[in-house]
Amino acid sequence: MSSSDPHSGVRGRTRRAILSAAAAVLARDRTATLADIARAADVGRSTLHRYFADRDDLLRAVVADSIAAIDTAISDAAPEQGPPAEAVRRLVTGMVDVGDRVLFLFSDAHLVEELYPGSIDGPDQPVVDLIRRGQDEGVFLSGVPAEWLETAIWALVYTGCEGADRGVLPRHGVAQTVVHLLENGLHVRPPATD
Amino acid sequence: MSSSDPHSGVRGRTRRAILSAAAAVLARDRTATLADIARAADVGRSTLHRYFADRDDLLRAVVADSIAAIDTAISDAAPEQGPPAEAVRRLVTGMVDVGDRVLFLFSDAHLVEELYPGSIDGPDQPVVDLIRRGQDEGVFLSGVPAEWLETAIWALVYTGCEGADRGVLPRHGVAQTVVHLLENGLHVRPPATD
DNA sequence: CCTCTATGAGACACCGATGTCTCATGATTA
DNA sequence: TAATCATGAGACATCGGTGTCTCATAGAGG
Repeated sequence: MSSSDPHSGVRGRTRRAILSAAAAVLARDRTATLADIARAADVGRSTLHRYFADRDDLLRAVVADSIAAIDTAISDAAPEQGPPAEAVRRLVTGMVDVGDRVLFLFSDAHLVEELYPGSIDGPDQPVVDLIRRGQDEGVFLSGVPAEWLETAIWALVYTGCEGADRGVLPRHGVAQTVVHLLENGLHVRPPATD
Repeated sequence: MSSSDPHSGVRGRTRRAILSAAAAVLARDRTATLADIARAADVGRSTLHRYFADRDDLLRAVVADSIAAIDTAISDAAPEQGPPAEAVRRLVTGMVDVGDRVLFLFSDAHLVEELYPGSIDGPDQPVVDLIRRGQDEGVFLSGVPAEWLETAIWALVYTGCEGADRGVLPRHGVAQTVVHLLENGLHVRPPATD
């Protein structure tokens, strides 16, 4: 059983532990040693090498794992349904929930592109579509590339997660704060209509 | 003359070339080799070692240099003068002008803290004060820590610079785009009063 | 009891980055 | 011209991370 499926049973658990520890450690220090990661995952360095041939292999796996998690969060937010403003709220909330992965993926801007060239316009296409839809409906800022607006949204999500990580922001209010700043901007004003 | 002042003449120029190249290269790859940096600065690796004893020394110098550049940009923006909204505009514009330094310093969130512990609440205190002033005057979003709002502003500036770097945003309109998104948010609405 | 599996500890060689060194070459200055 | 300075090229040893290996152990399942 467990010998046929590498993602279930003991091996699956060890594998996930390594991936999780690697994401956490690498998000905070991209030059971390494989020994560091193994220690954080509470496994021997030998074991780490049994699961991932070399450093590149591990990196690739962690990136893929994080992309998958974020992809799921995007899908769950159903960005193509309902008013764009509400969809963005669902989206941001979902992204904050997988904040660890966001922190990791965005800790190195070129990491994804190097290991997964072309995946930039892949899983996050629904987000771009959502922004475009909002722009077409006249409720979102137009005259600015949707691709960049997406980047800006993610930057705010990242900043929110990092703020919670540093204790500057209360963890439970991160999504709300980010959404508020994103929707209304820095200025005090009556809220926009949905 | 030039032998007494290490920051003027030939030595000063070489030193600045190395610092500038190091910022540019390291912003895009923090694991870059000293040989990479020397090549980008168009100097020999020996020369680099003559100016900076070891890698840590160079890192420290680049961070200090970048902090100084940003500090100057902040001072030039005179954040304590005039209406907060206009001060923020000047500030963002000034930050975009030193975008290379911003890209470098923010490429590694923990770089500054490791090399210059405690400098986080140093040169950028005027920015926090500006935000607080805006909050006190009731024109800026309150109920959110000013420290985090500052981080969010810098994240948007960073994203704008990066967008220009990738060709997603036209380089000449970066500051304006960032200011607009920052002030008005994602939603289309009548502009707020200053 | 025996076997298979997963693991940790450690030894080992390899390689690339690093830091130090010397030497030769132009450029600048006295 | 002579002396000094800044530099590049390259040799060199060192160090640490990496990848591969073996061996001993513990647990699960037959």
